[in-house]
Amino acid sequence: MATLRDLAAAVGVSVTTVSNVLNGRPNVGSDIRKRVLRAAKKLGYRPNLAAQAMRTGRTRAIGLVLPDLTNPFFPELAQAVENTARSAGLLVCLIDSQGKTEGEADGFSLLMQHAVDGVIWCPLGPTAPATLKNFSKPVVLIDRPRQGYDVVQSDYAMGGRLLAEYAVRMGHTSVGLLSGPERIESARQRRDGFIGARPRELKVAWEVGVGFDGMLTREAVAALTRRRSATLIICGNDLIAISAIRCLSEHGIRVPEDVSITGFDNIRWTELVTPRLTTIAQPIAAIGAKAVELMRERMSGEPLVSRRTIFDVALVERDSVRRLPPR
Amino acid sequence: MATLRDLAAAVGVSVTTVSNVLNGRPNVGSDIRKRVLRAAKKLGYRPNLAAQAMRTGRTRAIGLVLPDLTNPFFPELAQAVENTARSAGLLVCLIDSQGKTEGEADGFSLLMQHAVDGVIWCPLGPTAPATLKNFSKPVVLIDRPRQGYDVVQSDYAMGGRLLAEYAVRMGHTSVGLLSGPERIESARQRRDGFIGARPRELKVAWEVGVGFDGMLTREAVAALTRRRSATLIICGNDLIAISAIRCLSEHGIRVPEDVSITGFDNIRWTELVTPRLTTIAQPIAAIGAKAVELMRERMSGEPLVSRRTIFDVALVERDSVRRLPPR
DNA sequence: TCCGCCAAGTGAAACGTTACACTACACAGC
DNA sequence: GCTGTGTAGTGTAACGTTTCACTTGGCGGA
Repeated sequence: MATLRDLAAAVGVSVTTVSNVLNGRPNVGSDIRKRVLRAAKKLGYRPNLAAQAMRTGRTRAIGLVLPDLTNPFFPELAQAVENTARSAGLLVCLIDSQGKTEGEADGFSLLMQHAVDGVIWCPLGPTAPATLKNFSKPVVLIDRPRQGYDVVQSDYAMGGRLLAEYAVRMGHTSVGLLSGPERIESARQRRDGFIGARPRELKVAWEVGVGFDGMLTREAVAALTRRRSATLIICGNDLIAISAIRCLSEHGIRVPEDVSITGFDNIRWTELVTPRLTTIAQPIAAIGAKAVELMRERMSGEPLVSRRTIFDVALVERDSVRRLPPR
Repeated sequence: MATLRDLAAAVGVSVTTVSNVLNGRPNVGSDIRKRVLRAAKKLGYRPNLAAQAMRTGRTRAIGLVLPDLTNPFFPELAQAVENTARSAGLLVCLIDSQGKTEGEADGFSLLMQHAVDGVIWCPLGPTAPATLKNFSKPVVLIDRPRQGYDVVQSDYAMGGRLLAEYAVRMGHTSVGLLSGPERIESARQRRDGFIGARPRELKVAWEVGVGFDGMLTREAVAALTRRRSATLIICGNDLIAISAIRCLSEHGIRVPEDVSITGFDNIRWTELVTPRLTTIAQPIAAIGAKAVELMRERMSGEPLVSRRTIFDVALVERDSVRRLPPR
């Protein structure tokens, strides 16, 4: 691989001058500038990132720390993050903690050792790994806000409102809640958004919390199959909703004929399952792209106040909710 | 961050000695060794990877180049790769080409610039990016073999055999094929495995090729809905199968009552859709782990012949295939 | 006693960049 | 003719590691 020194020798100038040209610094005559650029192209010069990193402390790589690629929300996100990062010349280093806090901690320490320039992070729970304390690079949060950090997420209160309105519009008066985990901020926001926006006449017959991974607890199965008064089940995300449909169908309960269901996220699978899932769409790709954008601003030393970017969500009506006849 | 020099000063030995201790080299007395280790722990020393990379040319990072995270096969794979890599102290740098060859090329050049120690790659098509020519680090292929490279994949011939046997066992005599893309080696292997293993009395009524992403072409939809003689549809992967089920159900054709369907891969969704999908299971996580293992062997300069690791597959019988009454 | 050998440890030069302090020269202003 | 200023370009010291060649002292063998 050609080095700065090679270029310098080829053109007949000093290494410093070559470096100055390549970094667009002033005080280089235009002919020399041209000759250096030509030589660089001809010799196929690519800066040695390791050397650069060592000198400057910047690596042009960012970390992406996710809880679980098995939940289809995250691959979609990762894809968006990787693609927009790459078009900005940034490499994305992936950590999948598989839902384990120590995985998250390991991941962060690996990323720190590699001196990534920043981390885009969807936190597992409320407690941050200890190693994060002495991580001086920018961190942008996805989906789950936390004091003192930039975050980009969707307007979950709006999602809750949309769901509540829709429920009454479709004639439902009693719902069951299959919420996401209590300890996850965004799960609470979804739940509270709905609870708060719901008019008095819309009752919550029961509520049980499950993981975002869609694994149904015994309690959840019981709630689903006991056939209490709820005619509509509001799920914390699409994965939960789809698992619930599956569970119901195994117990001979039909959706939406016997009970209606909604999801949240609008992952691709909502269109592929039967019945197609009515859900709240969040702009996953836009969220990923925005996170990279915020990251880049931070990396170039932008504003020091923490910012939150909130995207609108929308109701996507499909086949999993039945309109109830007026009584 | 503490450096070797700091440690040397703290212990009162030379930098070289500290380096020797940390790299487990001989010719260091056991007391000095202990004192260095103690100091390293106390000062929280972590080697500066950039400096190390610059000296040695190794980065302790590997690339993972995938076609499309949106296909659930790949997140599962990525998760396995990342986790086993991390437990070997390797960082995984992700590239998602989104099915575009130029994305693949960009990705490789980014990885090369970052001097990753190797790449685990699931190639998009038969042609490799030009930049790959002068990539001197090890490459191990996943799922799609190619002359001169290590590869790890499943035994697709076996899968085809299993499918063929199963089809006749269930009384089917005429099948339709919704194969994966012709240009992808592993798609051909699946198809050819089935075609080759099938007994004479099992007819192929029709065949159409579609993308592994499950997007059904007009031609595919026509084949599915025209209700020709086929009683069983063999799909190139689960995503295609699930899309097909969806498409059929939109046209009022029931699975498995009217027509049966099989998938391939055994992604998690096969259990969540209705009907649950009968499919061929491949050990996705094991494939990912094995790829990392091969990579590590190559990185430490192991055998120079290219090796292929083939995993057995298994039939997973669920609800999407109907047993036909004997005529 | 001397030689040679081995283990334990050291010094310094690289790796490819960047950044600082410097020189050389031209030209304007007085 | 001198000083001051600005432009174009150079030399060199870092950054933190690894590695090669080297020194030192102790000890066994003849």
